[in-house]
Amino acid sequence: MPKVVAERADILPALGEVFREHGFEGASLSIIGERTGLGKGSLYHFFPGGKEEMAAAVLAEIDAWFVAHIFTPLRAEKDAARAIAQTLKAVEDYFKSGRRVCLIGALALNDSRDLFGKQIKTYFARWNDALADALARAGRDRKSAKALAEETLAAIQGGLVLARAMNDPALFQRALARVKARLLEEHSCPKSKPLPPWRGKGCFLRLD
Amino acid sequence: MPKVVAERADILPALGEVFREHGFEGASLSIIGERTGLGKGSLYHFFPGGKEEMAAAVLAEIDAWFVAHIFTPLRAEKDAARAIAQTLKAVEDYFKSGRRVCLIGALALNDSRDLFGKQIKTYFARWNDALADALARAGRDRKSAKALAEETLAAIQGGLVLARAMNDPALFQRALARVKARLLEEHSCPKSKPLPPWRGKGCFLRLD
DNA sequence: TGACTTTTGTACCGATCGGTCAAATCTCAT
DNA sequence: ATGAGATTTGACCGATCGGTACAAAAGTCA
Repeated sequence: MPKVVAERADILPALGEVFREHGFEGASLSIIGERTGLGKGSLYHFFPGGKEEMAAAVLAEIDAWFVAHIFTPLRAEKDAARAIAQTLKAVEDYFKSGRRVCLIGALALNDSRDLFGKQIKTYFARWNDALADALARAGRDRKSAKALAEETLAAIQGGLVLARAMNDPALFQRALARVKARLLEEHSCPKSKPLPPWRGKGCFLRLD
Repeated sequence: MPKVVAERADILPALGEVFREHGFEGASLSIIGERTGLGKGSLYHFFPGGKEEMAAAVLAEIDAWFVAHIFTPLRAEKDAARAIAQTLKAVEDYFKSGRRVCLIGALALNDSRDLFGKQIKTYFARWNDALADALARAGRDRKSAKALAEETLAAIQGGLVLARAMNDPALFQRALARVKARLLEEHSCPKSKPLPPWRGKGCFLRLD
């Protein structure tokens, strides 16, 4: 099979950036063509389903990345606290320290959510579950683990929105730092006291 | 002056909903016309600047609403804790308990931010400042008040994103409840101990 | 070299885009 | 009632939209 220019997968990153910058509706084929360096012919050769298939492929790639670098480590790594810290770092890198936006979150906000509702939902659901699982392994009871995971995801998404709104990536980094502190609170706790409903007595942390 | 159908201000709410649902690019004049009940002629009579002026007017209206119902009360109300609790309730109502999205946050995410950057930025900046001010009046030191305000805004924006992504308004309400608990922590403190860097000792809350 | 497949460029499609405009309709002071 | 001005209508504009068609180009391999 002749590979003249590229695998389909090679253009997914560029495709992702276009959707991030312009949204689904705003990403016109002409912009896509110019950013990927491919003409309509090639684009429709790779993605017979058009824009929708392109976006779906991008979402699938993002999902795969998060499975490999976030969800799986969160569940597999024995030391839950270490896993949490590592994946937070991975998240910071992924979002370019606040200079890059979450495509899935952005799609969720307007009516293009209806096209990708399933993928959007499972993306966040799996993230939430994996993080809650790690928190539970770190000693938290299931209920507060769930709540803290949810709070974490919201803080990340909100941090991205605000960082972009204020044009201040540092804002996202501060949000991540706060989240990290809260997630790892237990680490300044004596191993003996097994652990708190998150608002329980004691158990404080040093920030960073 | 003939008021056949409406004041310009009368159609702003409908206009806002269209932009919320479809984003700036996705909100076509035909959709706008059909949702406002106005033809292109009327629309361009009210908004000679076209879509951009429509969106700017909507943003201005939103901003005015927040000034009147959130920012000003946060600063004016003597009892800061009461002000915080009241404005949080107002926020919950405004976002229809998570069923409505934040237009300003949504615009911030893609390239339509460039058109409204100033308004987007000052909206969040003023909210953040007003909340931090109230927190300071409630006894927090300036630094932690700033941080807690920022965390609150991020939690709200993130809660809206997630609630919409998961199609679960309750998620936003939970986020608001957590935020409220954290903002009002001091209230279970003895008035004597004036108050904590947010991660300091003691000072806990009931999450009702 | 030549049959064959995959990839690419581009002309073209109907629909819709944001926006313009002249004419029709309406309101109100006179 | 009438005239001036405010408001509305809807046809129309060129540009661009997402998508299709298809032939030329580029690659593979017998």
